[in-house]
Amino acid sequence: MSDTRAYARTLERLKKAGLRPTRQRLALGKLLFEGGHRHVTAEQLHSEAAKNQARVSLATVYNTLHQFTEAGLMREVVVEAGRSYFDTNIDDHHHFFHVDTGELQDISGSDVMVTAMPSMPMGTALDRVDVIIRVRSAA
Amino acid sequence: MSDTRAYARTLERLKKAGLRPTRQRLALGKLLFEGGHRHVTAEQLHSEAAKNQARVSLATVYNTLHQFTEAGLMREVVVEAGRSYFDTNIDDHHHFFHVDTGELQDISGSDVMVTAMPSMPMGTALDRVDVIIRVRSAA
DNA sequence: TCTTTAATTGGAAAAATTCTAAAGGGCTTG
DNA sequence: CAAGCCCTTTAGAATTTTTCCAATTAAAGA
Repeated sequence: MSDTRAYARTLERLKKAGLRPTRQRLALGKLLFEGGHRHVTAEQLHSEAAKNQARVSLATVYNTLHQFTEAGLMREVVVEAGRSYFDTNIDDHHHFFHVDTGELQDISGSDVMVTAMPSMPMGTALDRVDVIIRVRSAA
Repeated sequence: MSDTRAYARTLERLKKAGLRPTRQRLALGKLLFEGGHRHVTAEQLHSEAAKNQARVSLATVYNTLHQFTEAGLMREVVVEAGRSYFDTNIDDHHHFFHVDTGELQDISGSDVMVTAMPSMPMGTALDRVDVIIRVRSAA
């Protein structure tokens, strides 16, 4: 896919989400939404941007990831103390988390079924159910 | 319950776990395991210890929480970017997480059922399944 | 195009956690 | 019960992760 077309797609995406198509967002969006789904940390995305000649500060990477998340373009997945992953897959799904390697792996929503949901606490409404299956390297 | 008995219980717990019963561990253990189950952050426990005339450095609180967790006396629960909770309830159970308040609330293991488990990725073994039900304040 | 207005950016600061090297304290052995 | 081994604690600094806010930049209207 040509660079121009990649940017055009990202541009479209940003417009739909009501986000200004700035240079930084276009660059990060291109990295995130090109090719298949991804699990990235802010730090990873930041250094990846640097490698691609895109000068973007780490703070902007955080801002952008949060804005994309708020706009429903991504999901935030928290599995480890002091580290957030951002997932470009926004379909209903869950995760394997490799305790030893820190890797995340998607589990299609249909492969996990949560039954017997308890009732919500008073005055609250359901936001989302996260299932994280922690695995470690077999002995 | 008398202080003496409280310490005796914690002492027993530490011995079983193979942890030296130091002054600091006894003080923190007493705070953690007295009364009902608790969800605490390192910072919370640290200031609580200070209020109870127990001089314990923040680094030691972190060390102790991790040691207790490794010894199976507690569980670490990660729900928010940049913050870890430690849970004194080690029974099979899951959590409600209040997105707005940051509060955690236990769900008994029998109230949530995860079925249709996918097979583990190659070369991995199951460690644990975490279910976090995110709720927000009702409109 | 120019101006106004509001969103965006990134350096700096804050918050959370870990590291380090020196001092302290349990526990075993003699 | 003293000596010594070695695990623990500690304070401070370093590191890592995340957020704040003043300067900048983009969008909209004239």
